[in-house]
Amino acid sequence: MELQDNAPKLRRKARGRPRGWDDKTAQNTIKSLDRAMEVFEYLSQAQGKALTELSDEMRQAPATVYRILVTLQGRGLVEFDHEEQVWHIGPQAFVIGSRFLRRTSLVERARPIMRKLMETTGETANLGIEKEGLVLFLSQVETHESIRAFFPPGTLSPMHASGIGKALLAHMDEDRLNRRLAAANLQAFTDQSITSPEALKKDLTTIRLRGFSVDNEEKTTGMRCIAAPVFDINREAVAGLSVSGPTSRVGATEVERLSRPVMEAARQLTLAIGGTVLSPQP
Amino acid sequence: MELQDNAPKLRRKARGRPRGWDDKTAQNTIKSLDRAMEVFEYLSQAQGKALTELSDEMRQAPATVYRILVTLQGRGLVEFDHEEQVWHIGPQAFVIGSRFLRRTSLVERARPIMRKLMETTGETANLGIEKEGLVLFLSQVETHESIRAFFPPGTLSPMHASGIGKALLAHMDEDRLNRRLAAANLQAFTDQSITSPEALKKDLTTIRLRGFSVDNEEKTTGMRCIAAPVFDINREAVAGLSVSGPTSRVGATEVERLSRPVMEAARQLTLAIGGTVLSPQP
DNA sequence: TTATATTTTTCATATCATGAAATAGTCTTT
DNA sequence: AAAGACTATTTCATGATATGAAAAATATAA
Repeated sequence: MELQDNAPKLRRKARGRPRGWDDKTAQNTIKSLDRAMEVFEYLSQAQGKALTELSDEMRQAPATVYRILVTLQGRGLVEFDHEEQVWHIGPQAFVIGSRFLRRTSLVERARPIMRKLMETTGETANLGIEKEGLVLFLSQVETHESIRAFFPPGTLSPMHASGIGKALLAHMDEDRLNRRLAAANLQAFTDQSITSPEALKKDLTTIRLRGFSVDNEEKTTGMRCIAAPVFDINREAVAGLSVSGPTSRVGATEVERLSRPVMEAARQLTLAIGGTVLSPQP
Repeated sequence: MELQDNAPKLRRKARGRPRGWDDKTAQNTIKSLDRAMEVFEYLSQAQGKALTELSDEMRQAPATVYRILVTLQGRGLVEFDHEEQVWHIGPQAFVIGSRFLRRTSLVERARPIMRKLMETTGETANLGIEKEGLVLFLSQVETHESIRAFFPPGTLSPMHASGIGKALLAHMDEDRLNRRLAAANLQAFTDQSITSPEALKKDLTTIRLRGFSVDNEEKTTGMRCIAAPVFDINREAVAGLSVSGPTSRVGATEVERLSRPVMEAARQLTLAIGGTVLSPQP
């Protein structure tokens, strides 16, 4: 885990909680700039296009798109390929974009999203990553209920008996998964625990298809857990978000209801860390 | 109603070598967009600034900077930190910027080669290219050791004090090298830094002859780095591969041992991108 | 050559970006 | 609590400048 948030210069004092300025009303946007950024964004996912292709597809005048590109080119944000006569994203865009990473950690980004997740579901929200074949719980926002699921941050837990763990396994590439399964022994913690590689693989397929995993009292009797994966820029599952609670509140019927907000939270966190959202498909 | 636009849009034939359009005259730039991009760029290297700090430092009207930021925020290119009331680069900038790497298959092709290089040497492997007289680090596979060399992707570094940089310089043609040396001032970062053009040229000759370069604590005291160039089809050095580690593990005697796998990895990457292998001779 | 496609430049027009200043919101001090 | 001191938004009048149409320039094709 990398937490490198070493703000040396104390900016201004942290204020309490501003209210009125919170929402940038977005009526103050600059139209021409927004259009230019639309071109920038479009080009980034449709690289190698000629000017007229771009202007056609974006329904903008060629002259306009041309000037936008030339301007961005001046700063290295886009690049013109002389051989092919087409446009690409430039190195400076990479340099600037990379500076995004030097700031906040996954945990910080997750915090507000987890808080909201806890509020909408009423259950404890958890964040975990994989570490050496185990799930490492990084952060938790606890429910107000008096019966709670509790994983102190720093807890390590086997992947096959954890909602987050299974969500991560479900998106692991075949090779790594097989090696993992060959090495690991699937310890039983309860009579619900998955102990055979075949059963686990079947569950993982289901998880991949529907987009979330369920820990059905597989680690602790009386506790259910619904988790969804968080992806990085390379579409790799790097973390998982979950809610967990006692079976008394989280019945089998609640699973469907709770899965929506969990998946939505995972989607939001994926976007917040600059990841690529993967729609639940095989 | 929208008119459908389902033309097959076959790419266009690669043209020979256009002459007249090569230089975008840069008189067609859009002023307001350029100013906005200046704010974007400035913010990226001075993150965590409040609106007025930015507008003061950039000598722009607060209202103008404000509208630029709000517009960019609308696309996630910048972000507003409500706690601190300051601005940062946003996740979408990272997403777009990262698409620069997709342009060439260099990074993709390099990835498995770098992983293997890291495993055989035990040290962090790096991939870099030249960008405007600097080395731009594109990708990294980190060692498992707890003491690591760390160049986050996106980092820029002077060429004369970098293993990859020197490997690239060593294969630059005489003219360009001389112009480069005339223009650049060879800044000293440590007492090992090469600061005279003569010394650098001599080192470059050595590098060309033996096929790899060594950064002997020239940028950072306590860090050594061994690098080799990657060539394209025209025998031009377009990238460099390196391993870097602390002097405690990478002693002067290790250099010889590590140089083999580095050169081999560079050779493999050269082949992987369809380049022409250049056997180490003048 | 001529014809066609694509990229630049020119130019007239009115859009809309701009900064000054007013207003609103927040923190600090009394 | 209220005033004072900042900072962030919004308003508004103005003209700078972004825009698209069309012409010119440059390339490809026949």
